[in-house]
Amino acid sequence: MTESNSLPKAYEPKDVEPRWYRFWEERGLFLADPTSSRPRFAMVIPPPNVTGSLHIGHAFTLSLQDIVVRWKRMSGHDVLWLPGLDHAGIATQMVVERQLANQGLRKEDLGREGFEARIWAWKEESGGKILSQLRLMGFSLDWTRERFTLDARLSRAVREVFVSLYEQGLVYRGDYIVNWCPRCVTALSDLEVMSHPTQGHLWHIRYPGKDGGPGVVVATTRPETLLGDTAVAVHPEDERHRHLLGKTVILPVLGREIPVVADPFVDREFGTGAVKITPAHDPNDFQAAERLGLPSINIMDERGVLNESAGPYAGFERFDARSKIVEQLTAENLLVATTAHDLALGRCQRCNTVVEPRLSRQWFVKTKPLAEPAIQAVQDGRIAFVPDNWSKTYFEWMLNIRDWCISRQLWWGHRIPAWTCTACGELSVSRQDLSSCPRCGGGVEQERDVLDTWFSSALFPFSTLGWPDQTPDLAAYYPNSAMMTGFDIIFFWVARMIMMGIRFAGDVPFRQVFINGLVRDEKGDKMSKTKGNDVDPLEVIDKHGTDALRFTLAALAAPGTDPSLGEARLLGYKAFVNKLWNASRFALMNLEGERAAGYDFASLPVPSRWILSRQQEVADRVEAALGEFRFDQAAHQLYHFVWDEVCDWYIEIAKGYFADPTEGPRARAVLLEVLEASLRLLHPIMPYVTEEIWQRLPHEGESIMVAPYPKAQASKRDPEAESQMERLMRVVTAIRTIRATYEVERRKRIEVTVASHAAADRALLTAHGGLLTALGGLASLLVVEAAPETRGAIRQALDGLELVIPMAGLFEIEAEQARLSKELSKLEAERLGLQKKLDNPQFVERAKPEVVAESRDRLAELLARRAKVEATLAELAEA
RNA sequence: AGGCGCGUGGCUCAGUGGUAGAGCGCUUCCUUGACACGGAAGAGGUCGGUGGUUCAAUUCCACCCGCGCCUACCA
Repeated sequence: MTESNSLPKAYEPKDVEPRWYRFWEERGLFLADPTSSRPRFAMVIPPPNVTGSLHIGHAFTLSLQDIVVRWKRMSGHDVLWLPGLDHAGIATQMVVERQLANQGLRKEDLGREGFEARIWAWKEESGGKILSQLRLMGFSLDWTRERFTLDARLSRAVREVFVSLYEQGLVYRGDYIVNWCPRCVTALSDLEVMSHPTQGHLWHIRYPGKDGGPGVVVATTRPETLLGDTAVAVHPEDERHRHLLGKTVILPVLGREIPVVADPFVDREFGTGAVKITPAHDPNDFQAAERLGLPSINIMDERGVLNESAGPYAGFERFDARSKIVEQLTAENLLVATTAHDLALGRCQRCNTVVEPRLSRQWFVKTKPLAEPAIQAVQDGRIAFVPDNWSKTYFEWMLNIRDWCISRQLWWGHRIPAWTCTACGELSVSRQDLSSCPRCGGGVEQERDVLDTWFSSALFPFSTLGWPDQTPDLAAYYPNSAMMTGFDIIFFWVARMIMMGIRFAGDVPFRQVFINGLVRDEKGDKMSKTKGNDVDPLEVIDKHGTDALRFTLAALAAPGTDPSLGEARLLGYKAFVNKLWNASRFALMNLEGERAAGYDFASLPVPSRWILSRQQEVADRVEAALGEFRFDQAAHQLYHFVWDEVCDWYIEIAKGYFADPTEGPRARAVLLEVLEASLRLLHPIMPYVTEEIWQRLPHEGESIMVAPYPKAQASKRDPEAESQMERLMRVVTAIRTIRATYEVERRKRIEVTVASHAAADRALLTAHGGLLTALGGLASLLVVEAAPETRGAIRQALDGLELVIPMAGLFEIEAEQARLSKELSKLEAERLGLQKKLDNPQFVERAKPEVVAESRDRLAELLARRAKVEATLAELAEA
């Protein structure tokens, strides 16, 4: 009895997890070392938004990242995995605004500084929660390098990049139509607008001629915008409308006189072929107006309420104005028709409010010059997407990229470092805060706007390493080795990191981009809080443990697919954690308190050489799988090796060896070796349970975290032992099948004769008689050259062997005939297929020779078995 | 409109140019000194449809049907 007997029967994650995380962190095992001479592996975490707590999607992508990171560390790399948080401008501001609203307050009540202080307090709360969750999940992040996108160091990088871009002419300010959210009261980038297919209307409205003629009919989906119309446009070659060119029509409601102009952008097929031009509220119209020199009239304020330019409708909310205007037009007989019309309605990503295209003064990044080298980097392979098909998505967007609106009318974020002189109006963009105008010395006012939150995220791979200073970290860890994230932020984040990295840090930000799917529920539906089908990682960890969750996520991570996470799957892998635990418990119980004995591989019995050989194969496959981000394959390999091979076969066989004075110590040594290696192989996926067990086993080093990742050893490969073992397992399974079919009681031991004409087979079977006897529940085993003609016996042919089992008292002729007939028809079906193939001369000629040979062997085997079964059936018929 | 992806046993999903796999579920048996979160043995699939390429197609190609997702300034 050893101390290990104190191991509980079932694994209790809660008792072990916090202990080991503390242990790792206290010993500095997560720390990167830029002075190390080891190969580097560097990655930054996709910084979570400080808007609450982590969801299952974070748990998924970050678990995969931690698997890679732990694997690389064990494989001898100096690893940096850098943690951080994102201030998430608009999203975080919304959260806090909502909190204020619950107290009946608006941010204006606190003032800008007061509100910012309030958000900082929230940042501490949410950030703290997130950081503790990251620890709970076992992530091996270098906490000494934790960063926040709004902290001083990163803000300095943001300012440096902004000013540089401005100096290079790649940031500009101007009046353009932008996507405007009237609820958030800010401009949005194109990416922040979600388009929703919507059933809407197309209103056909008559603009009467000034000359008293019928004028022209235009079609619009937003009739309220007619208040801002400054022209009507038709296609220059449209015969239907040619007579109107140069004429003047009367704008309904307001009675303004506007010209009919020609522009080729008008689609003659759409609507009436005449389009109203509203330069201040539509991007196409804006461009047309620029071309044609038309004025623009802004009819709406920043909250979507019509302004004084809207005449009688000033003060109306935009959708109220719409319905009222439609009423008025109907009353005045100017509404010619109303038809149903499908349109893509843009809504704010954050609050779902219908976005209003609005003319306003904003800051933009000129993206084309940044995009070109970013496209090039992926084209020439300096950056690889995994799976590769995402590069197509990337190109698609990059090739059609449009300028990026980066200014936001928010209070939470990096304030734009631009100052306007109150005296001379000079605009100055500066790295240092300005207190006076560099041109005239007058007073200055800083921009009120802040930058899009993704602007700072785009710099994350280098801003976190100290850039623009040339720090040791930057030298050691830039470019990062990989970036792992979800496809939903390829454009928001990945593309922009590539553009900014190349431009400012002198190289691509990372070499590989691994794109994972989105976690769905067990039915494949998207998870959402409103639907109530979302899974809280903390609840899962509480119920099943971190390792079970991590293993499940890894096992589900097939590339290019979205994992469906369900309770059943989780329970299955929780059972696996427990299985591993109990296998270890068994090994420890038999350890006899000392380090296991050595052995000479070549002289080990077949099962021991088999399991060691298999372990090398598994090590190889797991390593290969991890190298390709095939977490699912790595997990499945290990699952089946540990459960099916180590537990179900080797441990059961080893039990028979333990009592033996010579085999016992060797079997214990082999079992320990295999188990210990399996723990190391599993550690990146299941860090806690593997550490807990590993520490109790004989081991070298302070933690499994920094123990070497197992490499396949060629000296322990033994294909012969593998095939011999497969033969033995097949015999055992055949015996068990017969026992099960005839419902032989477990305690009842049976007599089995195995016949084979091959001497090697007979030697193998004889040498492992003990094994067969134990696993098959035999009373006796007789190995012979030719099967005896025993009446009333069950016969089973397989792979050149024949089993003969006398079943006195249990044997029923009808049952046995049925069993054999079924087998016969199966054999016959397969034989027919093979025969047909081999009878086809084309196949024999053209197929690969080894395929033909295989088929012939298989056919011969089938024929032999068929003969045996037929003979037995004939015997039974006589009886 | 364009792009991407999916359609394999009851469910959720892997996979492969040449005898179809897993987890869960299901059936039968088993409380054996690691584990009932367990053990043993099973049942269950014309791999969405139609053509084509091939000696051979679930796997490659084309088209079709069904379902997702992404991108897009048609008023």
